[in-house]
Amino acid sequence: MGIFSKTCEYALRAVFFIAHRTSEGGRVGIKEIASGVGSPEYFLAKILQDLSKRGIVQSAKGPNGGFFMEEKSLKQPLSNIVLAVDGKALFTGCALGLEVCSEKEPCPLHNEFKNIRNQIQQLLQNTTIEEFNEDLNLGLTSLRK
Amino acid sequence: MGIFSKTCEYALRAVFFIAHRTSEGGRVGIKEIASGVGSPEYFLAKILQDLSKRGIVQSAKGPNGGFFMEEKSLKQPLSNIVLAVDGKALFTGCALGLEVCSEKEPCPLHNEFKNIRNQIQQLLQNTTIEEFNEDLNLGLTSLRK
DNA sequence: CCTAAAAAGGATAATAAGGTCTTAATATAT
DNA sequence: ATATATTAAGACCTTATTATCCTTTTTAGG
Repeated sequence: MGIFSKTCEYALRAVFFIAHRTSEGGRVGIKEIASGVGSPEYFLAKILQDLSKRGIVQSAKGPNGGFFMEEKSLKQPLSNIVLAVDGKALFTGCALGLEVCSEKEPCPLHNEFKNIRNQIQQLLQNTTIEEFNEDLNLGLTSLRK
Repeated sequence: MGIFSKTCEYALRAVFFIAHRTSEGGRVGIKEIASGVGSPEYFLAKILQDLSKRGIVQSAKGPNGGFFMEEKSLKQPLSNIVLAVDGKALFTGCALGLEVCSEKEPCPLHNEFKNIRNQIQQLLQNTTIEEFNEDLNLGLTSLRK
């Protein structure tokens, strides 16, 4: 198990892919996205339907339709995607899975993990989706395999 | 989803519990551990069987039997438990779930997450199981609810 | 030796996550 | 208006995770 669920990994990769294409001014179909990020097509379709309903990405039906992102969407922090898909457990949950775990009633690992959780949260909140377009353009980073 | 799988959360809590009891010089039965850490008894039994086979905890059958830990086991790093249960994905896996993701062929988040993964690994490798006994003794930390 | 207490092992069930297929709705271009 | 391309929605299947039960093995103590 990684940091994110598989669903969330697909979501992030797909959003990066759409953002990249959007910056070149276009819409992308689900087939192309799925093959571009190496995910199962129908499964990713479900994920993007959900992100679309939440306004995280935009979509249009019919010929020349597809997924795209408005300016505003491109400036969203990555945390929006993670929260939508995996919820807030990664940011606020107890490492040992206890329901009651706080400064006042800490689990043994509470203090040890506090800093790490904060860093993850800061990272995802302070990084926007569009920040990765340039590197994808230049082929410096990759989204599949 | 938290950082660890539910199985791993139970494992860590149980090991802390056994370590604590061991430091008071005793063996603990599965019923007592399960109720002490708030986990399903039979499920935890499976987990401890596995940890026992791997030598992470010790066990004895028969009357006055139960789980306990040798000196050496108490000095193990927490990473032993996490690796045994959840594998190494948390330490070395790509945040976006790509199989190929390295310094040479990074995913977009590779550099962002490098530091966080390292910190998690360092924390779990540099912290031993017995370090938490004192706080549990004093009631400063809790393992259930 | 016999009994009882405990973990070990095997089989199975319940739930959640991941994945696929089919049909419906919608928009575009002719 | 009609045909076509595309996402949306609903139903369903598969696999992995979590949870439970029952039987077997081991061992201490009388």
